[in-house]
Amino acid sequence: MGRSPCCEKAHMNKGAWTKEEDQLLIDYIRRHGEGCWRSLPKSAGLQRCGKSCRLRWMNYLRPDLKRGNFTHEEDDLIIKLHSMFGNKWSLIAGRLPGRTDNEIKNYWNTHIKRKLLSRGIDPQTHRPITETTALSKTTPSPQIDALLPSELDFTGVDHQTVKAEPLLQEEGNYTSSGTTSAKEYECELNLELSMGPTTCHRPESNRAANTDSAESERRWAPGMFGTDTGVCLCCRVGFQNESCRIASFQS
DNA sequence: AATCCCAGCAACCGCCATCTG
DNA sequence: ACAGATGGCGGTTGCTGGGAT
Repeated sequence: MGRSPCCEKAHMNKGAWTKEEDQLLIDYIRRHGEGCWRSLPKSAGLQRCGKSCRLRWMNYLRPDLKRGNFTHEEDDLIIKLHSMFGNKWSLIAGRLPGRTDNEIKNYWNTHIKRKLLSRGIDPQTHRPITETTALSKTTPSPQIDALLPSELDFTGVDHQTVKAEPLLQEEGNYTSSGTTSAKEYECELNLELSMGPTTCHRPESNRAANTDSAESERRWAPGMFGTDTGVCLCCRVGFQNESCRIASFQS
């Protein structure tokens, strides 16, 4: 049985949002907070699908969004996180304050992919392109080694940790969905992270601005990394970058 | 000046996960 | 336990603006 559409398609606006629609959405969320996206359009006087409203808010209108170019630090962090999580854009976005999954996904597809390819690195496997075609079973990837932080401790195992862990385990501890079998990397790169307490905390600004936001709670959820403190991974692995610092200072 | 091409990005679509009655 | 409703995610599409010809 197919799913019913999330809204009546008829009489719904599609395509680019107008300033008026943006304002209606902002005003409504300011007054009522993020709530039931399905009923929001009607309540806010918008002729939009609830999903469309959510997307517009999450990707464009949220006040805590950081617009503008990605920094080199963010570039590096995205590459590192992608090597760990694969195309789990929401997980990656959760570690980059002020950035959205859509934004990162677009940035990856338009900039980073090309950058890696120009360096001869397969953006999916993070291995040299020649190596991905003639793959050795036992040779660890120097690229991965270089990309991953030395602070990471791969020896410990915490089976209740990372949200993506089932994926990691499923794919032989290697998440990229490249052309080569991920299973072949089994035992080469144990990404089951075991990390200690952090000195970096969820930004207060994030807490304050999104008190009602399930999204925020999800992204900074206690226990996400196996501890009681919600933590930005980039901080935990020792790459606290400019964006993290900015977010912290804004508190 | 007109046209073409392409990169960048916002938005859509369909599927999956989770929640709720 | 189950089915339907809803939220969320990732892949893809298509519009737009800028540069090249």
